[in-house]
Amino acid sequence: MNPKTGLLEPLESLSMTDRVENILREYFTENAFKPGDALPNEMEIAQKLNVSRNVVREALSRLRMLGMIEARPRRGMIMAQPDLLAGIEKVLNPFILSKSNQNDIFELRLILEMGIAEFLFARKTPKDLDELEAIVEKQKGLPVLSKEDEIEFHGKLYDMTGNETFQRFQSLLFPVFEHVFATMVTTTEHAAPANPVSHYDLFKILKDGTPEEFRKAMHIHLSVYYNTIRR
Amino acid sequence: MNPKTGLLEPLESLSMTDRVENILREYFTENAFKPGDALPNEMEIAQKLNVSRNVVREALSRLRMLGMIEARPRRGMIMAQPDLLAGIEKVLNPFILSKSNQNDIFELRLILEMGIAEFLFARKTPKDLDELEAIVEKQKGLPVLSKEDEIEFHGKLYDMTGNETFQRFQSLLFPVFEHVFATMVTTTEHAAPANPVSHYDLFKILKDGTPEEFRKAMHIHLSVYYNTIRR
DNA sequence: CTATTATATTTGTAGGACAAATAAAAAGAT
DNA sequence: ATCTTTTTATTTGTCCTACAAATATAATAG
Repeated sequence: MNPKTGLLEPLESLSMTDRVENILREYFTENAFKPGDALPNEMEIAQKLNVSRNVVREALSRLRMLGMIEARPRRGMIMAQPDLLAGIEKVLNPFILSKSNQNDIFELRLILEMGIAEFLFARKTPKDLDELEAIVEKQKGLPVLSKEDEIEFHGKLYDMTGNETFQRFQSLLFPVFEHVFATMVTTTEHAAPANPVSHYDLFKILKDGTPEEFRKAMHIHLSVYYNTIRR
Repeated sequence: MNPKTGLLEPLESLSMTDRVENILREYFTENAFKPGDALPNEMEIAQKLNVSRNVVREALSRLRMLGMIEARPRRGMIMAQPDLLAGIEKVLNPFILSKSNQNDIFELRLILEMGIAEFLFARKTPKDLDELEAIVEKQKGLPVLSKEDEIEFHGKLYDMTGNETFQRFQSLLFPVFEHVFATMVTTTEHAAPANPVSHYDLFKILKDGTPEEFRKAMHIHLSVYYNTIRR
């Protein structure tokens, strides 16, 4: 109820499980729990919050899924390092996502691909470049690149960013990306022309050029995807 | 047990809850459930899988948290549109994340910021530009920009991408980003010099320039952050 | 036909029991 | 005294039963 405007607003209707989950997450922060720290056991929590152990277990099950806690007989529960991508990993399924969400994911993957240049240049090593070179040399003679070829090259780039979360996230997005693009191709195009900027070109720029040149080239490399962008 | 090498490998030790969760997610995909479709009720699932109703509820609680299912008395459960970011939202807390994860998030936000140019140019409207202009005009006279000023400008950019998932994700990343940068600044710098590329500059390029010019300018605008990148 | 009331159904919560899997303590061997 | 093995205690994991709460559906009244 907003007294100023007189509008009726929906009452909050969180289940006990939702509320226990929220309380526990706040509790972890307020008490500065670190991975390895012992947590109160289920019965203590249930008694402190005056709810049944079942409700506590339902809430804890969620936190367990996020990797935030681990549980052992006798020892009880301990804090763990959450898995940033545990949640999204379980919903990145093109068959259950809306078209709108799928398109967002498709674009998000392009956004991420365009944004990594600085990190590639900051962190490339001679070893990395050798390995990338081996990949592009192997691909040079192929008339058309397979999905696996694409994954191999771009996957190596992701590794080279030195950002594990990025690498994993970008890889998780691929099935939805591919799915979205597959539905587009069916309706709009028959054959993909040779890419004006090849993997080899990108490799050469990464080896001897600048982040800016890399971004320019990557945009062209990805033009088949960028051409699908709706206004 | 790998018979070739004789190495012992850990046995899989999923709880029943983990297994029920996995089974349910597969079941949703295999049966092409769409938002609004009725699902089997808890007792049916428990009987079909030969587990207790509690275990089913613990698994469903997780799916509920991800927004994948909704439950009503008598009607039962229905499929819902999952919330892509429900999981990560609950763990994007700088106080429980490792330094390594925090740094990954800091960088991920920079990657995303650098990648949105094409979408801004594809989707900018005269109305958007007017609104963005109003923001930069308001900020022009300020000697130093506050956090809120930064959020206002960049937030408008995120809106302009027309990608709701991106907008929300980038916003969710901000507290960790800010936290990481705050720990860096304390140890390395005292005062931030005026930005060589202002919000106004970015606005002008967005209005009259090219995506490439925008990316170049954004990189300079973000140089205070990019200068912190470890090799 | 529409509105109201009653009923049926399923989820949400509670409490109890015991199996399973350790972690910790105790006992035994060197 | 230290190390290894066995025993015990503790907590989680799973199961069961019961009933309250909140609808969704069916029945009744106007």
